[in-house]
Amino acid sequence: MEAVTDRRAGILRLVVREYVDTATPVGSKTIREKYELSASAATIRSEMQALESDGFLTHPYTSAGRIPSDLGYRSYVESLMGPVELAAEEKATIRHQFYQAAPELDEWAKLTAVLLARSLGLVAIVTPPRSDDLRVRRVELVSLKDLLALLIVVLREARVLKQLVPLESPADQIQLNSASNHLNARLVGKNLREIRRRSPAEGLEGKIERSISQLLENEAQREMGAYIEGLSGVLEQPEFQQNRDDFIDVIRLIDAHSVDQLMPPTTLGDSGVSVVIGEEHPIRAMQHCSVVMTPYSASSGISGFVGVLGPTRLEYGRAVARVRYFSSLLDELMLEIYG
Amino acid sequence: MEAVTDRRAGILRLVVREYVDTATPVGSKTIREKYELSASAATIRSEMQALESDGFLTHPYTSAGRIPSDLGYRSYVESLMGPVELAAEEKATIRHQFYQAAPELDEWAKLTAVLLARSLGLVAIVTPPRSDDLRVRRVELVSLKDLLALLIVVLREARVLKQLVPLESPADQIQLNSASNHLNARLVGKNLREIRRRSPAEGLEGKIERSISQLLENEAQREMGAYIEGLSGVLEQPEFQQNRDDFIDVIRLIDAHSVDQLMPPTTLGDSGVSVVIGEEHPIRAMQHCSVVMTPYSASSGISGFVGVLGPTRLEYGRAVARVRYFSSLLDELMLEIYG
DNA sequence: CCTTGGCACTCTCACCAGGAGAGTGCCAAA
DNA sequence: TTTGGCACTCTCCTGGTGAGAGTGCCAAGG
Repeated sequence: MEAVTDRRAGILRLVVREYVDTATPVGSKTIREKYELSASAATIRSEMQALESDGFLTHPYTSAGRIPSDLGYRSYVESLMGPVELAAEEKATIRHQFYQAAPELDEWAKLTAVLLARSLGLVAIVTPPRSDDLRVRRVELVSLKDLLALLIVVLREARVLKQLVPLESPADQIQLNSASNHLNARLVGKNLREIRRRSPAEGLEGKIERSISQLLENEAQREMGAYIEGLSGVLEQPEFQQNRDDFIDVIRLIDAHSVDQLMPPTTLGDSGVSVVIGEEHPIRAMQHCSVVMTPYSASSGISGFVGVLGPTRLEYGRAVARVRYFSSLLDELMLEIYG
Repeated sequence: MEAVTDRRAGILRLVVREYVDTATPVGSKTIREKYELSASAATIRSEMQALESDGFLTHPYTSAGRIPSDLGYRSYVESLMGPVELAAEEKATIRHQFYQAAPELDEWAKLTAVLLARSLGLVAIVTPPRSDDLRVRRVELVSLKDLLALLIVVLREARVLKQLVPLESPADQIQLNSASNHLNARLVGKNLREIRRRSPAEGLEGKIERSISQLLENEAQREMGAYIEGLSGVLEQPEFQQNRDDFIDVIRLIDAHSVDQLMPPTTLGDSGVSVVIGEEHPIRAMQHCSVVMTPYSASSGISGFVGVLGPTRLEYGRAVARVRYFSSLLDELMLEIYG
C-alpha cells in the first residue's frame, strides 16, 4: 500500500510538471516515455483513474489526457513539489541589481516587481511598505508662489505625501519655515486622530494643519498603491488566448489597480508564502488564476507584500522560491531603514 | 465637378463613421439605407471605387465592403470630421471632478488618465509636468536613524524626488536641518551641471550634495513617468481579439511604460492636437494603432502631455475634443501654480 | 456624361461530414 | 497486482457545399 501510494503521488507530480510545462492534457503513454517509468501505460492509467476519483485530476473530455485539478495543484504545492531554493548565483545576481538601483523604497518595490515579472512571465504585484496607522514623521513647506505652498508630509514609514496648499495671505519661504518648525514641534509622532483632537492652531499654521489632516485622510482612504508589472507576459499564455472571457475580468482588476481584490488575505503556508489556487480565491473573476504571495515586514505595523499572479497552471516551485527570496531581501533592506 | 467632389467626400465621411461604429466593412447598400442617401447603390459604388483608387478606402477582399485606409482617416480628421467641442455640461462635470480631487500634480495627471480612458474606452497616457532642465527649488533632509537620512529634493516644477542617504557619521535632525539650510542657500535655482561645477562641500554637506547630484542624474536618465490607464478597454476591441499578434507588441510597450515609443514627437494639427494614424507612426509595432495627443505647458521649459491610443478605428472626433479639453484644463491648473 | 437597375461573379463564413489521432476504459491473462 | 490488447470516444483537421453579402461591369435612361 505504501509503495502504491508513493507511485501514485509520483505520477501526480509528473502530471503536474508535464502539464505546467506543455499546457496540454497529459496521457499515460507520454508520461511513461518521457520520464522512463518502469510501470506500463495501463498501470499508469489505472493510477490516474484513482487520482481522478480522489479529485486530484480531471478530464476535459472523455478521452483526452489528464489535467490537474485545483486540489491536484494544492497537493503538489503542499507535499510533492519538494523544497525550493534559488541557486546562490541567482540570488547574487538579484542582490546585485538592488545595490545598483537608487536607494529608495519605491524604487526597490518597483525593481522587485519588474524582476519577478520578467523571470516568471507572470504578473507581479509589489506594494511599498505601508502602515495602517499614519503617523507624521516630519512636515516641510516649500514656497511656490506668494499664495501657494507645497506641503510635504513624511510618514513614520518614510513614505512621502504631498499636496498643494493655497494660502489665504502671502507667505515667503522664511514664514513657511517658521510655520513648519512649529508644526513639526506640535505634530511629529502624531496620527490623524491625535491631530484632530488638538485645539486647532490659527492663521497660516491652522491652514496648514487642516491640509495635513485632509492629506492623511485622503491617504487612509486611498487604494493601496502598488507596482504591477508583467501583464504582457500573461497575455501570451495559451489560457488567455483560448478563454479570453474568463480572463478579461482579471485584466480589468489589474487595470483598475484593485490590489485587495487581486491578492486575498490569507494565512502563510509552511514555505513562508501563501499560495491561493483557483477556486480557493474569494473573488469570482480570479478563480481561473493562482496567486503566490507573501508579506514582508519592516517593523511592527509597517508592511508591504510581494506577489505574483498567473493562470492556475504556473510553475509553483519557481514562483514560491522567487517570491520568498524577494520578500526576504526586502525584509533585509527594510531592516536597514527601520531596524 | 464641385458637387461630385462634395458627394464623394460625404461618402468617405459616412464610411468612416459607419466603420468606426460597427467595425465591419461597410457596403454601398448599408450606407444608402442607413443614411437615406438619394443616390443609388450603384452610384455610391462607383464613388467608392474612385475613393479607393485615390487611396482613401480599401478592400479586405474582392467583394466585401469598404474600410477606410490610413489616408482615409487622415482626410477625415483634417477636413471631414468638422469642428469638435465638448458639451458645456460635460465640461462642467469634468471640471467638478478636478476640484474634488486632492490638489496635487500627480493626482491631476492620474485623474486625467482615468477619466479619458473611461470616457473613450481607449488607453490614456498622461505625464505630469516635467522639465528637461532639472533645477533644484528646495532641499529637505529627514532623519530616519542615526546613520540614515531621507533626502527630499523639490524641483523647479514642484516635482518631488527622494532618496535614502546613508551617513558616515551620526547626525540628528538638528544637524540635518543645519545642513539643509546651507544646501538650500548654495543650491536653490541650480541645475545638475551648475552643482557639479561648484567646489565641493565637505563632510555631511558634501555627502548630501553628492547624493543630490546622483539623484538628479538618475532622474534625467529615467524614462518619463506617466499614468497609463484603460488597457482593459482596448483588449475588448474586436481588432485585438482577431489580430492578437499585431497588438501584442503594443501591449508590451504599454506594459514597459515606454512612453516615448508610444507617443511619437509630432507637430500639432489645426485643432491644437496631433493625430498620428497607423503607418504614420515611426514605431513598427504601433502601425495598427492611432494616437491622439497634445502637450500642455506649465511655463517655458516645463511641460507634460495628454494622449490616448487605440486601434486606427477610433472615434477621432470625440478623442480630439476630450484630449484638447483635458489639456486646456491642465494648462489652467498649471497656470495657478506656475503662472 | 452621369446615374441607375440588373446580373454575373467573387469571396467569406457557417455548417457538416469523414477520417486520423490520441487516449481512455475495460477485460482477460500472466 | 500488473500488463497487453482492443474497442470506444472525443477532438481536431480537412474538404466540400450553400447561403449571403457586396462588388464590378454593362447597357439603358436621363
